[in-house]
Formats: sequence, structure tokens, C-alpha cells
Amino acid sequence: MKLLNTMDISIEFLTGQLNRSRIRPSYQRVKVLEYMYLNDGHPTVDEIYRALSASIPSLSKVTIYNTLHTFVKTGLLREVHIDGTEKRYDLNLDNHGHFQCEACGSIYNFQVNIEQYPVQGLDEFKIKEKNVYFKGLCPNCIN
Amino acid sequence: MKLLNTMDISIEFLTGQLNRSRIRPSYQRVKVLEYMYLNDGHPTVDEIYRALSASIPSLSKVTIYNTLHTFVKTGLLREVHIDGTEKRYDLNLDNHGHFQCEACGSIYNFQVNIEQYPVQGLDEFKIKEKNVYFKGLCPNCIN
DNA sequence: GTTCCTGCAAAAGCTTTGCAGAAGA
DNA sequence: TCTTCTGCAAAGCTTTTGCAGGAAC
Repeated sequence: MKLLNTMDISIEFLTGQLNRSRIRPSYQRVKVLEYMYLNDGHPTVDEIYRALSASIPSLSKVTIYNTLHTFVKTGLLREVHIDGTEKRYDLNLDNHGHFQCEACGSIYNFQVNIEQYPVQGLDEFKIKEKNVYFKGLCPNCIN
Repeated sequence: MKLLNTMDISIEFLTGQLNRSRIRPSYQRVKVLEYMYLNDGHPTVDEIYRALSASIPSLSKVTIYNTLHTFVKTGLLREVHIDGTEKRYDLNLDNHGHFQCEACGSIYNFQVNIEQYPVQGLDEFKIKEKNVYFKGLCPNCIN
């Protein structure tokens, strides 16, 4: 599921995204955001850290934590709690659910019209965020 | 949302549940299962531990972990990853979603026909478990 | 006797906090 | 100059693991 054209992800686009969210576009922040756009996944802090450490040797994992918190607070990303051990992060795109394979651990997006789901018992609640996630076996592990 | 009649939760019922799942009904296990039935919530390990410690002073938190793992493995309970810090546990009842209030942290159940949700892109996947959770403000915190 | 269960202690893993120095406005 | 950001070190918290004693069968 291709979400964005890789060609579109320029430094100008990324700094623009950050400026629009009133986040100072430091080198580390641009790189984290770039990683999120270029890797169509749901990475953990450690995955982002290991990937960026290669090109930024001085990078600290604390900076990844700080950056992700900032991005989540402004709505650029969202936290996804798919497994109970590590938090994962996701570009905040509407109407998609997450599927995690029990065998290999991979996480896939799928399309789902969350807004249209009929629910009962939440009339007096203010709903701000809707999440759907499934578990099972992915095509690679089904055999 | 009342799920079960409290009167039904006898020791016989609980040991029967455990025996049916081929789990030896130790005192601690019966008490944990009883807690799950009597408290219509989504407790953390620590909540269960603190509640049962009052009547079982020798109880260890490791036993709660062991017991919950056993219950999840046999399908008696399921893990719910609603916030990213602590795992929560839930009686494995069908067709309900979770709503967590951002203000007070309370978790509510709501009814939802998960099975009927139309999704795209999972034709070749084997789906074993479906979860829905919403976030927002509960009636108590909305003002 | 053998297997399973409990609980203490310790270790492991993820995340947060305090602080000093650097960078940016 | 003053605020913000980065990164090191340490601490905090949840969860897991190793092991010894005890209980159940």
C-alpha cells in the first residue's frame, strides 16, 4: 500500500511540514520526519534510532524520544500500541487500520472506513480518535 | 454495561472455567479469575495485585504475571494495549470495543459489530483477532 | 516420585528525567 | 542574551527470567 510518492519528499517539503506545525526544523527532526515518510511502516524508537545512527553518529536515542513526542503532540504522527512492549509511530493518515502478523511481527496497513462503523453506547462521549487493529497471519506466514 | 450477573460467579463456576481450559485451579488462579469477573473493567497487573494482596498477603506479583499469561494463552482473557505503558487484561467477550478517556484514563466498553466491518486489502490474510479502540472524553470529563 | 506452581531476587528492556553544553533567534 | 535543542548519565517502571521451596497428583 503506497501512501505517498517518494519523489515528493524533499527537504523543502519536510521543513515546510515542520514549520506549519510550528516545530523548529532541526537537522535531527527533519531526518526523523524524512524517515517516517520514506519508510512506509510503523517503526519503533529503536528502529528509527538504528537507521539514523548510521548517517548521524552522534545521534542520541533521547533525541528520537523527544522528537517523536513533539511530533505526536502537534498531530504530525500518532502513537500506535500494537504490541505491549514497544510504542510504534505512524504518519497520521485517516481511515486505515493495522494488521500485525503473529508469526513474523510485520505490521500492515489496510483500508477501513472507521467513520462509518456503527457503535452503540457512546452517545454522550466525545470521540477524538478511532483505531482498528487486527491480528493473525500474513500471506508470507500463512503456509 | 453489565456483562454478567454477579450472582453467577461462584467458586464452582470459576473452577469449572479453569478445568475446562485445562488449568489447574489453584487458589491464586481462582482469585484472579474471580477478580476479572467481579470487576467489570480492564485492570493492569498492578491493580489486580493490589486488590488481591489485601486478602492474600503472601501473594507475589510474579504470580499475577504467570496467571495472566496462562489465561491469555488458553483464551480465557485477552491482552489489551490501550495505553503504551502497562498491559491491561480483559475477559474475552466478543464484539466490544474500548474507549479510553484522555482526561481521567477510565476505560469503557461499547458494543460494535466488528465482524461486519468492511475492510480492503486483507484478502490473503488470516484474521484471528479484531480490536477497536477509541479515545476522547467520557461524559464525566466532557464539561 | 514427578510434575507443576508460587514467590523471592535479580536482570532485562523501554521510557523518562536532570543537567550541561551547544545551537539558533 | 535568551530560549530552545541535543545528548550523556542516571533513574523509574513494567515485565521477564532463574531458582528454590512447596503443593498437587
